[in-house]
Amino acid sequence: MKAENKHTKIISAATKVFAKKGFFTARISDIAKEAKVADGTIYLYFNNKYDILLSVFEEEVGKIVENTEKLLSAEYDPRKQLEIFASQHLMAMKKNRYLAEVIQIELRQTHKVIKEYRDNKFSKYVGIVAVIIKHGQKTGIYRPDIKPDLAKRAFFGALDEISRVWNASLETNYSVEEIVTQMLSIFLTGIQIDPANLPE
Amino acid sequence: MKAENKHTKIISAATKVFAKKGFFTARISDIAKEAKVADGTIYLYFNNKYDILLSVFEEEVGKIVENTEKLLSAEYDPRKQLEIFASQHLMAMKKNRYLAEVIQIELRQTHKVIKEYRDNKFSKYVGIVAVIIKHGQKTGIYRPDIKPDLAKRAFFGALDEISRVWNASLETNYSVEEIVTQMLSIFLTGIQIDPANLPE
Amino acid sequence: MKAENKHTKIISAATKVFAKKGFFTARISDIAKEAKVADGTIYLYFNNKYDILLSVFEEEVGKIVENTEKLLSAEYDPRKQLEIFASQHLMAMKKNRYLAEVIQIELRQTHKVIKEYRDNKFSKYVGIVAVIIKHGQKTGIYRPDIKPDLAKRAFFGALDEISRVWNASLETNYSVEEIVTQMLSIFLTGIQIDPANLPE
Amino acid sequence: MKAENKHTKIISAATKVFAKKGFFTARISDIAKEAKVADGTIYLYFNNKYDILLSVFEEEVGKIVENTEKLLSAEYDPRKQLEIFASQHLMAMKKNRYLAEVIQIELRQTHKVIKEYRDNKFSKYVGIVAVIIKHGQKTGIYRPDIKPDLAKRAFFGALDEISRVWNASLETNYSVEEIVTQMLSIFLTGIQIDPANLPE
DNA sequence: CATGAATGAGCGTTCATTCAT
DNA sequence: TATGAATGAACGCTCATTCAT
Repeated sequence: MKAENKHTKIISAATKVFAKKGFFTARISDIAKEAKVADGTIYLYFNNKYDILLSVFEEEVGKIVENTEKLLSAEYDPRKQLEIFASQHLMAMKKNRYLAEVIQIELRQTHKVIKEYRDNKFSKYVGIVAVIIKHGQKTGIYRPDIKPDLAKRAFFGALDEISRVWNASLETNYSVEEIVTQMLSIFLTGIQIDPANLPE
Repeated sequence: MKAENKHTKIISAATKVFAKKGFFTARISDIAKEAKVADGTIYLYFNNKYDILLSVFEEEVGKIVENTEKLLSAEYDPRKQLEIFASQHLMAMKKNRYLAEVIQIELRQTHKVIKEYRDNKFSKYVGIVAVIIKHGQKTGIYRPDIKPDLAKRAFFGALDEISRVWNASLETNYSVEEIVTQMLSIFLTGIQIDPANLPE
Repeated sequence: MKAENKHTKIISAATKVFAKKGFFTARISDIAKEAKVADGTIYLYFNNKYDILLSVFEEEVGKIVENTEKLLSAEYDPRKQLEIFASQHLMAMKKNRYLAEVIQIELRQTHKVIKEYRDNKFSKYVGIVAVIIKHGQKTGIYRPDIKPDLAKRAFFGALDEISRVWNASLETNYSVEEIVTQMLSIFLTGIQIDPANLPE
Repeated sequence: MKAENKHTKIISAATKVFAKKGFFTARISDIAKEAKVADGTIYLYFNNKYDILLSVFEEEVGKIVENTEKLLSAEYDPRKQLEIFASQHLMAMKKNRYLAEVIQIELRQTHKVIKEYRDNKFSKYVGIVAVIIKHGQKTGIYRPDIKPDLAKRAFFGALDEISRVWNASLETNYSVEEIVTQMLSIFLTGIQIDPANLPE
């Protein structure tokens, strides 16, 4: 219980500090201060600085993936599925803005450790979109000429960039619903076989 | 002329090294070695490490913006304009993969200096897309309910994510033309008023 | 009794760990693990890390000195006395190789605390040899021109170096008896007044 | 020239500091201060702390070995050879008391790196004594029942212990000549075939 | 007495920046 | 201009020691 608390405290402190200062600029002592523990305490729970970052992903991103997949499995309509993915992603990003920053900033790092993680776990997350699209193509709802590999990048990249700026500045004050509506009104129209014939 | 050469040599060496190792992991001595100059020489041309990064953007991104704007001003059709932006962006990313990495990776850094730059110059580049969309809405080609601020992020984010993976892995072997075609077939359909009535 | 046990357990665990890793490289947690007690428990019996080392000497070396002096007091012949010292020393070193390593390695440490100990207790041990030699000179068995202060160092140094390598490598497989025989055949011949006239 | 100077300055500063404080207690900043250079400068000449220690041996001990071997090759008499070894060793120890301390203290360290060095280079030095003894046995001067492997340890250990105390305290004020005379009067008598028949 | 989680001072090492040549 | 040796501030990590339980 005590240990659980401390582990969690450090994770969320690290998320906050990484988001604010970036991985390389963040000092271990910053995280320790934020978590209100001694510097050394951090090393009772994590092997090193990278391990903290990885743990942030492993735990926090893991939750999002899990959650999203559960919701998707209960929905058959590929249009609804795309909506679920978009709203889940944006809601998660909005809920924990620090985590959003960390994902968006650090995931781009070229560091070996991070790269490996990104290639394994994160592309699985983005892959969900490809699965949805293929499903929609089989169902005859999405255009067969759409390349799922490209479309998944386009859809995820769009969401990602929107939430990036969302957090960085206050330029846009759109709600999650507004964004989802706009995104789907563009993408669904764009990838559906014949919008005119499909009820909505 | 000699100095011009050295300045340029350092810029492209830095682009290469930043792309390979990331800004924080890159050492000044790495850049110096790559540029075949002494460490100290770099400080005759740049104030500090951040200044090098900024100069990379200033000069290299500057060229892209300039180029893109010139091409856009010669084209009235907002659909063609969107195509121009997409292909220009992707071509630039393909031409200089190192620069692409630098933009994609470092632009996310939360460093104060970088943030300022990003907020000033880079959002101007992304802003081009908003201008195109607004132009399309005035012309009656693009749907008036589309929010240019969101759509510009979506469009740019899609392009950016595609070219990110493009560089990182060899997962996708799509050509610039294929990508542009797919992107426009989705986005144009998505934001046009009535695709069926529009000639192409 | 329970406490006695624990004190002893820690002492012998420390002897083992110090021998294996050296004083500075050894961690308190290593000793604790070896002694199967908690880290904190060690501080119930010892003031600090140095105190453990000192206690190792105090107790273990103390036994050797005591033992040797008892045996020596029962023997009058200075030649036999030298033999007793040599065989006692080598046997002790062979019996507890860990202790041997600790004495040989750590005794050389220049740490203030250790130095003080060394200068007090250990030189007393080496001093036994000088006493033997002086006794032999008074008895008319050892050459009067031999300087006991030098000879004691030479004799002890020889024994020490032999047992050092003995422990470190397996270069020499000589038995204690062989070594004592060789040592005495050299030293006794070297310091006796006239070997030819002395019975053996 | 400049670099040579700095390398040498650091080596001798390190020798001094290691002798005073011991390898583990010595801080890099101590060495830097003693050498009147910045901490970082040390790393322009050495890879790490151990490398400094190794270099001290490599360079300083190397000189002694070289010197001793040169003198020995010019002398055929095994008795004179033993004298040369003893006086060379003691003179070197007296000349650079810091180096003497370092050799005596650090050589006992159980550290992997040091152990490797010790096993390679240092036993070669001690091996010189064995070579001398074997040579004396072949020549019919030294007793054939003497084990060179044991005798070399005894001789070196005796010298080593004498010079150890010599440096540590001021207990003995014997000159190099006195010590060599005493040592040889004991050892030569002890290992010679028949002292009575040998002129000297 | 015993525990082991928590502490935080301390140090080896790196690297952006300077400056004498 | 150009060099690259020298600088020293900064930081990740370790581990002896403490203390609440």
